[in-house]
Order: sequence, then structure tokens, then C-alpha cells
Amino acid sequence: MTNIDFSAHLNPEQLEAVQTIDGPVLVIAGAGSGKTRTLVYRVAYLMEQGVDPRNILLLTFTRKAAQEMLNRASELVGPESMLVNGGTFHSFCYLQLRQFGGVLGYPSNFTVLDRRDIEDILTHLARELNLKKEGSTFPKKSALATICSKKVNCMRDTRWVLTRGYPHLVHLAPVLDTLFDAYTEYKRRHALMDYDDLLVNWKRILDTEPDIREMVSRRYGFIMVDEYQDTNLVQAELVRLMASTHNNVMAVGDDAQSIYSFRGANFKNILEFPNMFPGTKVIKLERNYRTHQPNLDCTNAIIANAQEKFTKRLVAVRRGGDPPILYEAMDENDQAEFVVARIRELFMLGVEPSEIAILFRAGFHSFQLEGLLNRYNIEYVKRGGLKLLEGAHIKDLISFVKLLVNPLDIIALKRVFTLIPGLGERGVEKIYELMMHAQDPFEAILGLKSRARWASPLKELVSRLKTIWSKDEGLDSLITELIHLYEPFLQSKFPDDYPRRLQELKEVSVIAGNFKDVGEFLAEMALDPPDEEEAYGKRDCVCLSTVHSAKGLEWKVVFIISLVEGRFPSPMALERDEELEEERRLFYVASTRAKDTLYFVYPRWINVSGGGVIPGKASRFIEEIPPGLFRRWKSGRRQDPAHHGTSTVSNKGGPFSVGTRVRHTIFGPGTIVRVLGGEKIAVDFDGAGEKVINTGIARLSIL
DNA sequence: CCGGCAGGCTTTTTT
DNA sequence: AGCCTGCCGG
Repeated sequence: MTNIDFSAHLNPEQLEAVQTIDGPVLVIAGAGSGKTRTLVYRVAYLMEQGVDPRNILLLTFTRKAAQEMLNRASELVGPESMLVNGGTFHSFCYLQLRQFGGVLGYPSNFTVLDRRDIEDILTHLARELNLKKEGSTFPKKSALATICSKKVNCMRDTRWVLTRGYPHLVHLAPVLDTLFDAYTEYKRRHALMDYDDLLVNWKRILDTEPDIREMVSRRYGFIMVDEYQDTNLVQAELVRLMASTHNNVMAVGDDAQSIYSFRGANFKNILEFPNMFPGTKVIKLERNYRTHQPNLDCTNAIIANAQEKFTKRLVAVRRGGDPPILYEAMDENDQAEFVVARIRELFMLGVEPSEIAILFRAGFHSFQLEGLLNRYNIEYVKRGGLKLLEGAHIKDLISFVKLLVNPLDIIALKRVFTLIPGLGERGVEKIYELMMHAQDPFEAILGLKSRARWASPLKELVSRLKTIWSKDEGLDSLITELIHLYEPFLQSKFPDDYPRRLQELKEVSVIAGNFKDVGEFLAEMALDPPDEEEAYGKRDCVCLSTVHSAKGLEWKVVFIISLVEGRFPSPMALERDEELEEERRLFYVASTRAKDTLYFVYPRWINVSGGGVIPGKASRFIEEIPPGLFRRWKSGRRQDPAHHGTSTVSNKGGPFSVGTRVRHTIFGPGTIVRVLGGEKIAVDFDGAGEKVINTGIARLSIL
């Protein structure tokens, strides 16, 4: 093994973090301060000290992040570093539970539920238990899943979650508890776990089984946790329990970059670390290697507006550089055109596509831009937003596979059997009853006597499934055959875009080729669904990403788009101060991704659902930045949205002319009666009578 | 009980 | 623009 000159590659603080190998360490690391480097070198250092890589556990936010770090470590100390246990909390817990889950009565082949499964099961149970009373309000299935998860992640009861997030539903707490109990029972009966169970069940084992706890703790003698500000209480407890024999934990994170509180993370967690592990050595990394001082002045100003005072202030190592640019676009079309035009210029200047990113608050904010990128044949990958896995066709295919592992998975069974015309949900439930009481569930169907029109197609389907399952030729050929079987259904279900979907299914079969074990494949699909990058092998292209998915990454040129009130901060976050503060941190995360050039972009007019166009105000987070810290560019185009975009306004002259029907968020629909000076107009509201409205402030949509 | 159809609603962020 | 819901005819 080569001897690495650590002090040549690390600054004194990093070096101290790397070389502290006994006892708890907390590294508070600012954006771009080289925390990944610190972790990589620490792995290398431990191995140079003769530590067995199998005793090291590196927990990161995504599986990719761990892989990337271990790849880099292997360049330093050789391929042995690949033996380090690295991954997400969830995947690590999954592996532990396959080994030790028997203690809780779980077989080693339990299946992991994804978000959609959870929603389906909760809906199914709510109906079965008759909890949805006529006329009374009941949460939608997505809210049900959120409440259930939040309760677990925050380690609170249902009432607490409802009070904070759903005050109008507090009276339902006992009803929901009944539902959640049934859900827990259901999961146990069918050998299922959801994301949260992976953490909670593993914690339960560590809590109640001292032998296992001790064994595991000795096995993982060196624990490192990245992005610690985004862990929740359950995860913090897991770390404490697993380190119980040695307290050899290094946590790395940035209190200013905590953006996952909706999942139960609390940025105060990271500040609690020294209390949880007495004797913690706290090291701060305050030098920024990523960008130059003008960008840093601006991003420092963004986080300085936060109510919480953070623990550090960053100083750039790099020299030179220009401050960020704010571009005020006419509308969303102009915004997209600006970004595309800049990208084309950058290409001509020789900037690699993979060095450019466009970031936004929510997945759908990039739709317009995507259209334009396609038009100009600019290749891009999109991170965050909808995943490949979420398409109905993929769910169908995965359900075929799930039935192979667990024939009594009623959710998968329904998906598959209702593909047959004439067979609906009720029908499948009856068939399910029959299967449950049979020796061989699928044999029971083949012996079924029914004159219904679905009977013979069903038998045909089942017998073909049995044939496919009985072959033993690897996962990718299994998937290929299932796709073949599914194809006619796919065709009739999606007559318009069936070729595209078929192509995506084939990508899945390629991915499946990397797995030996069906259970592992299913778990991986649920825990870490492949993104576009992996599925299609896209690499050197422009990156479109939600801010959340951009965490930990960096690019030379970054555009943050739709920095407009109503988009960023998210309207959902306006009610509560804490959530607004988190939005600000989110903006901070976004703006600290840029190495060289940072663009803030916002449209002066935005389209809202329903086809209206409303005036947009620059995001409050932009307004807060002292004006000297960025440069302002304006659209050269006329300040009249009627001539761009696809809005319904285009054939009515200006956006706000007398006689135009508009809708106000509070006053409802009305008719414009006068256009006054400035941005003011008078509107006669159908319900509220005549009011003067400042279009620069109020949200008016055109009907 | 199934499925087609129309109309309304929604759209944060993710392991 | 797509998804879900509710309604209605077979």
C-alpha cells in the first residue's frame, strides 16, 4: 500500500478530522468546503492504519454518493476500499433485517413497499374497515400515507401530526389509529415493510436484543454519516445504538443546508450530536473551494437572512470571479428561451454539457424548458420529479414479478388480473378468497368453473405465468418474457404512446440483468429506483434537477429558474415560519451548487393551472439580497405577455383590459370595469362587488 | 359488477 | 395534462 501525504491534500481542519479515529467527531462543513474529500481521505486513512474495510460503515444520503466516494478512495488505497459498507440508511437496514428480521417474525424474503403500494393498501384497508363515513371529510390517500410516515419519522402520535399539519382532521385521530394498526397488522401478515419500517424495525431489534446490538456494534467499529443535518430522530438513535460499544462515529453535515424536515429531519439534530455523544470533537470547515468570493458574498447574504443564526461563515479560496446574474424574463417562455440561448453560447465556448445545470423548486417547473430543449435537440437528464418507476406500465410489470415472490400480494394481484377485460376489483377480491384457501393458489384458478367472459383469458394468463416462473434462466430473461406476455395488454391500455412505454420496459429488463435475486431486485426498485441517467446511460448532458435532488452536487454553470412568488418559495410553505425558513435554506442549497457562473431567473408573468396567466413577483428571497451583490439583466422584449406563450389571453388584446373576466384568489370571479394608472385596475366581482386591485400584488388569473 | 365517459381537481420536496 | 371520482348504461 502506498503512503499518502495527507497534509499535502488537506487543510489543517480536514486533516484533524481525518486523523481522529477514536471517539466521536462532528464536522460542521459549509457548502463546497470539501467534506466529500474529507470522508474519502478518512476512509483511506483508516485503511492505511490497518483497519479492515469491512469494519467501516459509510452512510450517505444516496447510494450513488457512497459509491462515488468509495471509487475515489480506491484510487488512493486500491480496490480493497470497495469492501467498505456504504449506502443509505434504508438499504443498510434492509440488509440487516434480511439477516436478523426473524427476531420480529419476518421471513428473510419480505418485500419492500413503495409509496404507491402504501397508498393502495391504506385505501384498501380504509374501505374494508368502513372508516370512510358518508358526508364527512376523510384524508386523501396521499395524505394518509404522509401522516402515517410522519408519525413514525417524528416519533410522535397521530394527534400530534394532525394538529401540526392537518388541524381540520384532528377529530379523526382515533379513526386513523385504527387504520394504522390495521396497516401494521396487514404488513406483518403479508411479510411487507415500508420505508419507515426498515428503520424502525431495525431500531427495535437493536433496542431489544443486546446480543445483536453488541455484535453489530463490534462489526462496524468505524461509522461515518454524511449529510447528518438531514437525518431524523430514528436515524440518530440507530447511529447511537450501533456505536454503543465504541462511540466511534464521525458525522458530517451543514446546519444551513437542512432541507428534509418534511420527512422528520430536524436541523437541530446535528447540533444535538455532541450531547448524544459526550466528548465529541467539533471541527468546522469554513474554507470554500468550490466557487469565488463574489458568488460567495451573494450566497452568504442569502443565508444571513435566515432567522436562525448558523454556525459558520465561508471564505473563498479561489480568486477573481463575477457576481451572479439576475435575469427578469417576460414569461415562462422567455425564461426558457433565455436559458436555451445561454446554453448554446456556452456550448460554443467549449463548456461541456455536463457542466451545466438548471435547478427548480418542483418537478413540473421545468416542463416548458424541456419542450424547448427538445426542440433544439439539446440532450438533458432530469433528476427528481417523476421517476421511471412511477409509470403505470412499470408498475404493471413489477406486479407480475411481485406475484412470483408473493402470490398473495393482493395489490399486485389486482393490478395484474384487472388487465383482463371484464374482470374488475370486486371480481379479483373473490378470486383472492379462493386462492387464499387453496393449497396452490394459482392451481386453484386453473380449476375454476365459471362461465364469465374473463374466465378463459384468466386461465390462459395464469398458465403462461406459471410456465415463465418455472423456468430458471436469470432475472433479465424472466423480465423479457413477462414483457412479452404483457405486451398485448399494454397495447390496449395505452394505444397512443405504447411504443415509448415498451421501450421503458426494456430498460427495466436491462437493469434487472444486474441482479441475481428477485427479492433484491424488487427491494432495490423500491429503495433506490433507477433514474434516467442509469436507465438510459445518459452521461454527458445538461442536468435538470429539483433542488432537493441537486444536494451535494456541483456544476460550473447553474441556472435557478422560476424564482418567483408562487413557485419558490413553494406556496405550501407560506403558512408556517419554520417551513418558510426551510425554503430559504433550499434556495441557499441551490445557489451554492455553482462553481463559476450563477444565474437567477424569474418570469414576470406565470401560467397557472386552468390556463390563466398571472403577474409574478420576484421571489422574496431575491428581494432580500442586497442589490450590489448581483447583476441585473432584463428581457429585451416588450413587457406584454399576450404576444408569447400559449396563454388564453393572446386573442383578447392585453392581459387586463376592460371587460376581461378574471379570478381573484379571495374575491373569486369578476369583470374588469376600469384600468387605472400604475398597476391598478378596478374589478366588479360577482360575489364581492367592485374593488380596486393592484395587479403587481394580487394574484389575478384570466378566465 | 364492469367499464366508459365527462368533468373536476391537482401540482412540493424523497429515502 | 393527466388522474380520480362519480354517474350511468349494459
